[in-house]
Amino acid sequence: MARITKLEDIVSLCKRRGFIFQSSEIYGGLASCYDYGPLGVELKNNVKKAWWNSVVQMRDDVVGLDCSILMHPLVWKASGHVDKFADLIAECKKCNARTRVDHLAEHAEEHTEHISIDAAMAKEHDLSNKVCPNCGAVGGFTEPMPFKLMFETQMGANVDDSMTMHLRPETAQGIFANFRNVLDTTRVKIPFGIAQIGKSFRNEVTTKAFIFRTREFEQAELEFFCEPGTDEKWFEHWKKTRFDWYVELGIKKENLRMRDHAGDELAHYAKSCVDVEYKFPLGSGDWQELEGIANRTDFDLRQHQRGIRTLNKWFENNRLMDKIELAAEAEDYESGPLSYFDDEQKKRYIPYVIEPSAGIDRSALAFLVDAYDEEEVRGEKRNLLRFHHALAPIKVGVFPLVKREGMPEIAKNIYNDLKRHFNCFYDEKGAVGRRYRRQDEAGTPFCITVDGQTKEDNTVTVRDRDSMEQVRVATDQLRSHLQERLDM
RNA sequence: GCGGGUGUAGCUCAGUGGUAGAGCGUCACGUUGCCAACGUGAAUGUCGUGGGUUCAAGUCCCAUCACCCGCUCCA
Repeated sequence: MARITKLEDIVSLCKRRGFIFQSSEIYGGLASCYDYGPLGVELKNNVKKAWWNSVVQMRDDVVGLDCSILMHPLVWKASGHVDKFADLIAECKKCNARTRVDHLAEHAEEHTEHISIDAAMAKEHDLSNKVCPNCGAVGGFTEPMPFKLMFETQMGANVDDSMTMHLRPETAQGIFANFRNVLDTTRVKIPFGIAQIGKSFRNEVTTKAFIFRTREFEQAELEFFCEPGTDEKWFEHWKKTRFDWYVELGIKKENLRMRDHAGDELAHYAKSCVDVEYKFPLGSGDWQELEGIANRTDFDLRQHQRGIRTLNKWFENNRLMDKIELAAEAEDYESGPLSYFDDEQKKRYIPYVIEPSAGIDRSALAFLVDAYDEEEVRGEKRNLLRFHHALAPIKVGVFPLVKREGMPEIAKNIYNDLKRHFNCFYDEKGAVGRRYRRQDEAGTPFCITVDGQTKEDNTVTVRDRDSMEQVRVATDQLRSHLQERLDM
């Protein structure tokens, strides 16, 4: 079982086969941005399809949603991102190591709370007695520098009237903001979930490591709403369900693990959190997060109830976000607009939320890396991608054995028929062996070859990618034969 | 951001200050009747980018961009 052992080899494979290119490569590249090539976009779409199929289509308790990337500025005030998605960082002049100012506590182990960046900036920061955790130098820090981790943009063509907006740093808030809409229009009952796939943007302090941490990335998120007290049961349910999803789609179990977050690692909103991690072949051989599953409690819905109570204040302050504080929580918040009324129990409450949040780009890459294999066939090396059938960018290759005697015409007819049902690829160039191997490298599960016998009895060969074995199938049975073997 | 390394054809890489190269891949033609066959031929280069030194720079110097490795960071 061959395995890619270096990130460089992944990058090379992705480029060579047209899976992933660097963005703006002809201009020297743009840091942290990548494009999906012809095979890559099929793979990525298939990953999204598989997720949607598992999380939405096959479940009776989840509905879908697709929100805009730009949202009302108060959304990010309420969610905490405006204040907490910004850090003060100081740099040690001696060793150049950067450390968050709030981590420069007297007691190094202490986990300090985030505070508003404006408040933090206003606060006096006496760093003269602070110790650099990296080199031990005392008081050798630069002035604190603010880091804003959300992308800012302007809405409105008239510069004077335009409003500063943020590109969403997670898709989740769009789901919370539509909680009421979904409740009112779909007859869902708790427990139920709302799922969404889409782009998010974060100005990471450091990117690096190919597409593992990029500033523009795609998330598949589910917010699963449940009654407080049942949240731990649902948390366990989604842990298992999401872990199994990767295994069912072919990730080798030894490369996948579940890691619990330690208490001091938990985000401010989370009661508990686990990561699904994949053993990517990075230099250090480290495990990397594919998906985080968090118990967000009722934090978000409660925050948005405070957010909508802040609207007037925001208008009164000329829509200047840094002039206002989020309104205090109402005393009867549990019966607020984002609460849920349980008709059976005759009870009103703010639901708890279990959030499985998967990185689509990371997952696509994990599926790609995990599928990679090399083997020796008659003294020759064979490279192939053993994709799960559902993920394979191309499902079927269609070839005439040779480019003569009417074989291409028959093969083309088969191709034109099959491509209405599967993603197919037609190839008549060169030796058939080479065409097989090319499809192996793209991860195509089946190749159909029209040969001399086809004209006599209307059968073709169907060749399996993994075993290289062939069976003869009647042309009028091809579609059902493939549908069955592809499980489509 | 720091330290180290890399950047030459689609990929992997060679290239001693003096004509831009190889293997693989791609394409065409011929041959070939089921697993990267063979033959002949062809295309493909801002040598990452911009300056500088020099008669002459892929090669030396400076800056810059991008990627990799190690720190750091990861709300």
